[in-house]
Amino acid sequence: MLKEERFQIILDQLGHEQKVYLGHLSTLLNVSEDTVRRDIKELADQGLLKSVRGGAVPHAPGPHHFRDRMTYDNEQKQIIAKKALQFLKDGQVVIFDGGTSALLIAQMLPKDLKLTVITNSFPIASILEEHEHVDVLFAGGRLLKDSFVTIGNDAIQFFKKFRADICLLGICSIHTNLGVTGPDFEEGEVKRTMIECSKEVIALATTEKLGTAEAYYVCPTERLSTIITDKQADIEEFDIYRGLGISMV
Amino acid sequence: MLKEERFQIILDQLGHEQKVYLGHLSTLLNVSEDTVRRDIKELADQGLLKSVRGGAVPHAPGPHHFRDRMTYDNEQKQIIAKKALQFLKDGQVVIFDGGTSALLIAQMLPKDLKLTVITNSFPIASILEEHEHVDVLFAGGRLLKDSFVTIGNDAIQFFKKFRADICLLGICSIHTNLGVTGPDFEEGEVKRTMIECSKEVIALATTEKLGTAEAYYVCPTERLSTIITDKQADIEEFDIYRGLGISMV
DNA sequence: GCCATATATGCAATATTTTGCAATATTAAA
DNA sequence: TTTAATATTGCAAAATATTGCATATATGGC
Repeated sequence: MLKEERFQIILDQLGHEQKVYLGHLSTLLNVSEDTVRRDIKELADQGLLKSVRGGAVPHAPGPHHFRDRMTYDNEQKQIIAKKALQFLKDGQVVIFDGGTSALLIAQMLPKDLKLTVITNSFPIASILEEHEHVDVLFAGGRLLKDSFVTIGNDAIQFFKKFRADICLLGICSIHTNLGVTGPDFEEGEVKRTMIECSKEVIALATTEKLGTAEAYYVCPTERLSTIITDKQADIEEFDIYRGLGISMV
Repeated sequence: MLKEERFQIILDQLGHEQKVYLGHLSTLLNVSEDTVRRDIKELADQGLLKSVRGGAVPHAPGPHHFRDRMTYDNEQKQIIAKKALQFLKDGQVVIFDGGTSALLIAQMLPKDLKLTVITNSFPIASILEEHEHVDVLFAGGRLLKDSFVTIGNDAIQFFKKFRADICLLGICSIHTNLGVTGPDFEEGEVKRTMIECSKEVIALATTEKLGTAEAYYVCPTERLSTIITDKQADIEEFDIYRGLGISMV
């Protein structure tokens, strides 16, 4: 019997049952448990199932939650978040984008700051709920399952009702000619509206995002008032943005 | 039996009940209480449930501590939630009120049910994010700090865009003459709109709320299609509601 | 065909993990 | 406080994994 046949049988079993046992497969396939174990390991490496002690279970492509992604890569973003805090002053109306960068800012926000925050991000709203002096206006709309933000026309119309002092724009790609771009159409639409409704736009960008572009256009680079990066701001490389009237921080 | 099977069974239990006991699981799974305890600890580390003395309770995988505020030991509400589930069918558009009763229903919702849910409750939206086949439409508006719902004109206008099959109305006071009433003006306004936009209104009410009234008027009693209580439904006392064409469950 | 090489398989010795038990500590309730 | 229930810890037995190795089987070049 070919190894591939065994693979197929193992996967078939997992299609019906929620588990397979080494012993069972060993007799079913007429090979030693060692071999079954090796097969399972190989399939697990391909991500087709999950190897567990004594057998295997289907690989659940579990909904990766916001919390999980939070911990990832936060060195740079923390630096950015700290820098961003100094831009926020009592009494301002601030639009928070839905990304992790803006979320970090919300987490680090001093408890005594008085703000009106407009956002479409559940995690951000949930954190700010604890800030006594922060009024939260939440944009309704269709809930985007894996990023915990609302999108769609309803969300857009909601933002259009306001005129914010500052928009904290989560990390997008920024290119001097191609402008600000993002990877998702619908989220891009929302971001564009956020920008339209704000006097000042502060973009949060790790340095590797500078000079790159993605599929969906958000706004021209000149529309940004400030770009906050994780690097020292006096790099020569940044002069091209300063030439556009953008302050680099 | 694989460890993963036990995990699955424990989590399944928590999908139906709001708590599991060590002793119960120990006999159910044919392992010692120590092992169950270790399993629960492991699942708790993964954030899939919350370990408590003597057993475990569900833990929302949502971004934040919504679930912590839940009262787990509310027998009455659990009975109501179970009864309510049978009213929900594939394909329906359902408005979920922001109270804990509706939240319990959301928690116990079968994962394969296909629904469109409209709500103004963060905890509910956060739980339903897990349900692949549930579309969530979230009502924007001002965030009411301690009950995690949005209120205000924006929320009201949002609901008005829809025509739902069912409205699950959290616990209010119900009085045959004085109608349905609640303790908060703004939340009452929202509830009234939810009702206006729904064909069928199912009120969730513990029996002590029947025959009482509070400060703010929501709707006439006759507007309710069904009242779900925690008691047997054939009580004579309920006849007065049946007389109004309301089915008691 | 035939050899050299790579790969797959089973076996045995050795690690590692899981599990239940008992002793001890901690917690909740009377 | 005392008492009963539940948790924690250390430990040993059982189950399962890993590793190294010998054998078998396939693969490709000649």
